Amino acid sequence: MSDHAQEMTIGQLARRCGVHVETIRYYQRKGLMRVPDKPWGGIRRYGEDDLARLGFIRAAQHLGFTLAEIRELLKLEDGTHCAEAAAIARQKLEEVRTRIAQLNGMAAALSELLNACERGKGKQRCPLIGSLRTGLRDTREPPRAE
Amino acid sequence: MSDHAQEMTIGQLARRCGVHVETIRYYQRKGLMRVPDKPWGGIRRYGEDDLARLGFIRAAQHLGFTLAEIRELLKLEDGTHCAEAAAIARQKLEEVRTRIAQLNGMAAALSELLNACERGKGKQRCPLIGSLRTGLRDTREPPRAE
DNA sequence: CTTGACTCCGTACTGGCGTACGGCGCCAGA
DNA sequence: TCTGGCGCCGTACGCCAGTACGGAGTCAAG
Repeated sequence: MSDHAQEMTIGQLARRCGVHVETIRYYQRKGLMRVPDKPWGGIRRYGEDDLARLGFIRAAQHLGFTLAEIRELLKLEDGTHCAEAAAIARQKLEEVRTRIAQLNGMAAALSELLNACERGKGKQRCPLIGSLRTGLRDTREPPRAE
Repeated sequence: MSDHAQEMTIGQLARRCGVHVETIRYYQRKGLMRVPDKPWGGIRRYGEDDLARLGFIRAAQHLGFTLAEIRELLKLEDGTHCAEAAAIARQKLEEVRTRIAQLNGMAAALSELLNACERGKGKQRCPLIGSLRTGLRDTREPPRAE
């Protein structure tokens, strides 16, 4: 099982991780993956540790970390710096929550405008467009000074 | 108040909208803002309609629309195409909700991992790092075959 | 008249995450 | 031996929404 540990080419590594070759090279340029030296003639070989590292990177990306942050997390890979890792994760959680709040605001405004469009169907003036024109100030009560 | 309607320079327009001059030029290049012709010698003048258009763009941005989408919305600016505008908004709302769901997943995973780090404080192995290494499969129960 | 602020216009750069391209080397199978 | 497919390496390009820069023109005040 571990006999062919150092037997992978970059293409095989890529295929096993569902990643493009160029992506691995990009991670190498960014300092996230090591560049193994070429032992027997011209072609670099990759092992299970590289596979694991790639998995680490992909998993961290699913949590929303940027590659720069993942590089920091990888420095703590031995698992003995839990506080540092947790600090990075706490900051990321803050960012994610901030973004969620922003998006919730957008979704609320959009659905309210869509409701107004639904209610006023058939009228000549679109409430959505109208609200954009007046700068989103008045979503539900168009200021008809009458 | 409306005497100096055509009296604004691009810098004044920018200041009144809280936008950089270069941003307006960028919108012009993208076809979102018109480029007025220069009447009396070399300097283009902008009016209240340009101000309104800029406000429309900023308001739409707050709703999460991209500039390409805003260009489409601006084509419906007369307010007589409510169905088309609503269709664009519905799609955007879908996108926003999808993104919110993604981010909620991230936030949930992150806070769970942070809880695990808190619980296991003092231990030598960081659960956050450990989960990344094993590919995020096991968040709460490290598989100690004991 | 000069100075300083502003405008005009084109071009290049930012950040985040890759993708694409092109010329070369190397190696295995037919 | 030849050929096709990878691997190697550097560079450029893609998106998006701007930002920065630089030289030239113009305009108003001092």
